[in-house]
Amino acid sequence: MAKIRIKDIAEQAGVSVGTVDRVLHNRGEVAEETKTKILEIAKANNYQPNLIARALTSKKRCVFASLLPSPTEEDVFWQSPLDGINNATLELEQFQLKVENFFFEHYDKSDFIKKTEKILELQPEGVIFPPIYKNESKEFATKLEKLGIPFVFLESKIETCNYLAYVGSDGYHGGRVAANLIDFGVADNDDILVLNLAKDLENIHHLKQRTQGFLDYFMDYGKNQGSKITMEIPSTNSMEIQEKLDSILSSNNNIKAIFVTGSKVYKIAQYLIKNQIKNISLIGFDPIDQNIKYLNQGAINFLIGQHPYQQGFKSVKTLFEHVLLNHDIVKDEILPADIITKESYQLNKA
Amino acid sequence: MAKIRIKDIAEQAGVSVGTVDRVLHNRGEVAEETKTKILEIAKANNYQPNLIARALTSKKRCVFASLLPSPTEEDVFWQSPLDGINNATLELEQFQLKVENFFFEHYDKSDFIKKTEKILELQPEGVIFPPIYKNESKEFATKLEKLGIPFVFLESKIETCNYLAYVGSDGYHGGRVAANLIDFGVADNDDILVLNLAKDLENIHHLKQRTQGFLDYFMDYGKNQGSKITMEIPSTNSMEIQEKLDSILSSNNNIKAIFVTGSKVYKIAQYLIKNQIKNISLIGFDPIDQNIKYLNQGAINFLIGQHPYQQGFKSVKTLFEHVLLNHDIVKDEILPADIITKESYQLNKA
DNA sequence: CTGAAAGCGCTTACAG
DNA sequence: CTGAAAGCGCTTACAG
Repeated sequence: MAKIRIKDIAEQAGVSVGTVDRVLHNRGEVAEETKTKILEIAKANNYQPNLIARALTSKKRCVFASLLPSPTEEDVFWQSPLDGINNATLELEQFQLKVENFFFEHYDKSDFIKKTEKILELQPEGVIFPPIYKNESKEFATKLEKLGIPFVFLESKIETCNYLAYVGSDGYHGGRVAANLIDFGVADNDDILVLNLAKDLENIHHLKQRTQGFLDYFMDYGKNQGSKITMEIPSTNSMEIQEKLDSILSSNNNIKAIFVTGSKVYKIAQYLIKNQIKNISLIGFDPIDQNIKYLNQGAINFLIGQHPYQQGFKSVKTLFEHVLLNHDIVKDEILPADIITKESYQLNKA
Repeated sequence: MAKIRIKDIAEQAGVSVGTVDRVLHNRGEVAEETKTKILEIAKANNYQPNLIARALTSKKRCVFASLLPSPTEEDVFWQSPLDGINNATLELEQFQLKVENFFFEHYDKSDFIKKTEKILELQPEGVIFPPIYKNESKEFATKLEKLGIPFVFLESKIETCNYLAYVGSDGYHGGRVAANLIDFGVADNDDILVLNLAKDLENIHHLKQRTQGFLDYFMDYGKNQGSKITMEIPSTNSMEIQEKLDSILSSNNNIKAIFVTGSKVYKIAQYLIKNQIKNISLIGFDPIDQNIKYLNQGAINFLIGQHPYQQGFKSVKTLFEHVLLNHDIVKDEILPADIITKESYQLNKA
C-alpha cells in the first residue's frame, strides 16, 4: 500500500486539503459528518503525516521543558543528563522541536517549586524531570496531568504518578551487579559492609532497592559466605562518618569490602585513605568527578554508572516520539548498569 | 547571521536559483566566472543546505553498501553491528539514504572477493566493512579509492589504507581493562595465563595489542606480583586445547586466572568445566551466545564487549555526515571497553 | 550557458 | 463550515 497523502484523502472524501488538515489537527470548524468521513479514510489507509514536509512548512515550534538540578562545580552529576537532552534536541531541531531547560538549586525545595510554576506558565507540550522531592513532584505531576501535558521521569520515578515514561536505572539490578563484582574480589569468608549514606532521605527508596539486590545476589549464588553488615549514616559530614566507621570496623575486623549504595562513595574513599586502610575493596555509584578521582587513585575499585547521558537523551526522544509522531512508547525504559574501573573510564569519559 | 538560502545567493550573485544549484552540485554547464562568484558568496555566508527541503524534493536516493560476514546460528557476533547499521539507516531514511547490506561467508575469502565485486558494480556513495582479510581488503580499498568512494572500517582497521574513518575498539585499552579486573580478583602472588587462541592469524595483531595492554597494566601499577605466562594456541580444536592446557597447568599449578585475548574464551570455559577446575578466574572478549552461556554458569567471570551495535550505528552516521552533510568527522572513533558480568548482562542484552 | 516554472507534502492565512 | 492559493527551500526537467 503506497503512502497516502493529505491530498489523496481530500480527493477520496471529496473535500479540499484544507478541510482534511483541519480535521487531522482537530482545529474544529468542520461539519461532524465530513470529519467522520475523513477520519475513516485516514484510518483505513493508515495515514502517516510526512514529517519532513511538516517541518519544512510549519511555523510553530513544539516546545518541551526540562527541569534539572543545576550542575555545579562540586556536583557535576546532572551535567550528563543535560548533555543528553541538549544533543537529542540538536538532532530533532530540524523537526521544529525546542527544549527549554530549567534549573533549580539542589536541596532547595522552594526553588524547585518556583521553577515548576515557570514551566506551567510556559505551557510546554511535554516535560522532563527527575522527581527528586516526592511531594512537590507529585503536586507538579498532578498539575501537568490536569493540563494534559505529558511528562517523563528520569533518574527515579514515582509509581503513583501518571507519567508517560520513565528512563532510568533499576536499583535492584545495580545492587546485584555490585554484589557480583565484590563476590569476585573478596575471599569466601570475608565480611562485607553495606552502607546507606545519605543526607536527606529523599532517595532512600533507591538505596534500599540497591541494598536488597545486593543481598539477594548472595542469597542466590554468591560464593562469599561472610557476614553482610548493613549500616545507615544519615549524614555526609566527615566527622560523623569517621566515628561510625571507626566503630564498625573496630568491632568487625574481617570486613574486606564496602558497598556504598549511592554516589557519596568518595566520602568513604577519603576515610580509607586518611586512615591508611588498604585492604578494603570499595564500590559505589556514579562516575562523578569526586568519585573518579579516587577511582584513579585506586581507593575505589568499581563505580557503577547509570548511563546518565542516555537518560537525558532518551527522555527527549521518547517525548518527541509520543507528542510528534504519536508512536507507541516503552513506559519503563530501564538502562543497564555500567561497570566502570580506572582503566575502562579512560575511554568511557566521552 | 541568519541562515542563507539558495535564493539569497542567487539574488546576491544576480543569477537564478537554478544556476546556483548547478554550481553547488557541480553539475557543470556554468560559466567559470559565475561559478567562482557563487562559490564565494556561499562560502562567505557559510551556506548550509536545508536537508529537510532537499529530502522532500529529491528523487534520487543516496546508497551506501555494507559488507559483513553473515551472522550464523553458531556465530552471532556480526548480528549486533548489522542491527546498528539497520537502525541508523532507519533514522536516516527520511533523508533519502539507503544502505544495502552485503554478506559473505566467514572464512571464505573467495566469497569476500565476490561480494566486493558486487559492491563495485553497484557504485555506492560509501562503503562500510571490517577489513578481516588483510590483503583482499587492501585491494578492495584501493579500488574504492580509485573510484572516489569513501569507506569506513569497523571492528579493525588497516593503517595503510586511506580510510575515511574507523569505528571500533582499541585493543591495548581492552587489554588494560582486563588486567584491571583480574588484578582485583586474584591474590597478589597468583600466576596469570594469557592465551592467544586463534584459528587463523588474520586478527593476530589485535590479540597482540590486547596482550600488550594487559602486561603493561601490571608493569604500571597492578598489585599482582605473580608470573604472567603467555601462550599461543593456533587452533580452536578442543583436543589440542586440552593438551596444551593440561601441560601448562600441570607445570604451573599456581595459575589462578586466564585471560583469553579473543572471543574464543568459551573454549576455555568448556575445558575448565570438563576438568572440574573451579579455582581459576576466566576473562575474555565479546558477549556472543556461546560466551554468555558460560558467563551465566559462572565459568567466565567477565566478558569485555566492544559495543558492536554502536560500531555499526556510528559507521553509517559517520558516512552520512561526510557524504550528505559534508561535516568534518572524527577519523578514529574509539569506543570504550564494556565490562560485562553475569548480572550486568541481564539488562545489557538490549 | 541560463532562467522560469512546477513540484515535493504539508501549513497558513484569507476569502467567502 | 469550506476551498483556493501561497509558501517552506530545494530539485528537476524544459525552453531558450
